[in-house]
Amino acid sequence: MSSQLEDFRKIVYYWVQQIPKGKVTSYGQIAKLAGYPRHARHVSKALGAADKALNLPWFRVIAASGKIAFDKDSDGYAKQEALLKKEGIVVKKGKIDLQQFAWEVVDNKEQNANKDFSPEEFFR
DNA sequence: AACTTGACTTCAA
DNA sequence: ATTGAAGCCAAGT
Repeated sequence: MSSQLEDFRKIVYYWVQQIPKGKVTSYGQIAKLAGYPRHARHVSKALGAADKALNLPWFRVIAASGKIAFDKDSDGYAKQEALLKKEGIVVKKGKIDLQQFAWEVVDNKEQNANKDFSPEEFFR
């Protein structure tokens, strides 16, 4: 049996995996891709609950404003900023230039998905 | 059942 | 560019 909550989290993790290295997207965008529009806040919760063993690129998910969602003084903020910079993303005063680093998502989800890694396989 | 809580978003000052 | 209010919604108290 898989609860609805588990299903939500799994599909969120799947889409987060699809974010290309060096690019970022927003909580709201992940929610939409996952088929749960307006659930941006739940995406953040799902990421927080994610098993570290999954090695999710959680740091590539930022607020729609282009800013890192953690408080600027938190350790979470520092950690995310470091990880982003490590892969070439420029973080200036807590925000990222979306013109340059936003993950361009095409309307058709299939075109964005890694063909060798479908949601079905991910859930396996 | 009522109220609070978020790693959110949008819109209006 | 900043700030704040309102909207959002499932979970937890």
